[in-house]
Amino acid sequence: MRGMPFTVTTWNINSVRLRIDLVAKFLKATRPDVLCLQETKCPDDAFPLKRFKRLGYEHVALNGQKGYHGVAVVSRIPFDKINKRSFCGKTDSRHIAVTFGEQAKLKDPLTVHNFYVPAGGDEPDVTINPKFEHKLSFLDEMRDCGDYTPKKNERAVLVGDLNVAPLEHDVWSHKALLKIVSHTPIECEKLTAIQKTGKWIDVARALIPEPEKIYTWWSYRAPDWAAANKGRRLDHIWVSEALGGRFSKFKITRDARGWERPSDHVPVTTTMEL
DNA sequence: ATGGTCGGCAACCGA
Repeated sequence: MRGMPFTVTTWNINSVRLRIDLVAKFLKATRPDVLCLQETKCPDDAFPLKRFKRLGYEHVALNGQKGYHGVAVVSRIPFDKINKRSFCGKTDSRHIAVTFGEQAKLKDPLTVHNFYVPAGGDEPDVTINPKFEHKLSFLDEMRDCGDYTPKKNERAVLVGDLNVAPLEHDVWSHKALLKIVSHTPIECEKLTAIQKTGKWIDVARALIPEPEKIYTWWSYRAPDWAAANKGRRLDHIWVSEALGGRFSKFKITRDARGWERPSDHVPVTTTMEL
């Protein structure tokens, strides 16, 4: 049972306008069908649409805002529907989804959800840090709202900067990071709960099981990120049960962290057969 | 144990 190959990339770009040349470099080399961006930091009317069109990505779905956050889906394949959701009663631009169906000549539709989960500040204590409280509430809402619990036989992909490195070998030192936001037990549990509720398959760990270390982010603050290699796996690609066994390749473009004026996150890509 | 660097946008906030 083999259909068309479908490649999707997630990348926290940390300003799409500043790094549009890096995006172009990546797209020319990798040619994913769909690129999901986070932290575009770009109002929709300032998004570099023409550049993406010239690169062959003519179909774009935007949920941007001025200065902060912002997500986008750019695609070579036309989609039928766009959906955006707000969380925790805030206007933050942290989610957008597109559904591929008739226009993509897909008999069975496929929805791609693109998320930018709040980072959560520095202090992992909800009583003194409202940003951490926001992050935990956001994760609870993802679990409970039902929109990210695929139905039986529903084909869905959930990607993004989820800002949580849930497993022991998703960080350079489990012990050193237990009290560091992104790897505290409560966050890891909440992320795992979303995964479990939706029966999502974590593509990275399905193909590269622990104890192999996997990182997608390296801090700007390290003097030599590559030598220190104190990374974390914050960027994820999940697929619904209906797509289980249909994905094959998984790649982290680690080189991108060493490009000129890089994002602190690198592209994460998977290919599946639809 | 601490401070370290980015980007947006024009003083700090968010990461």
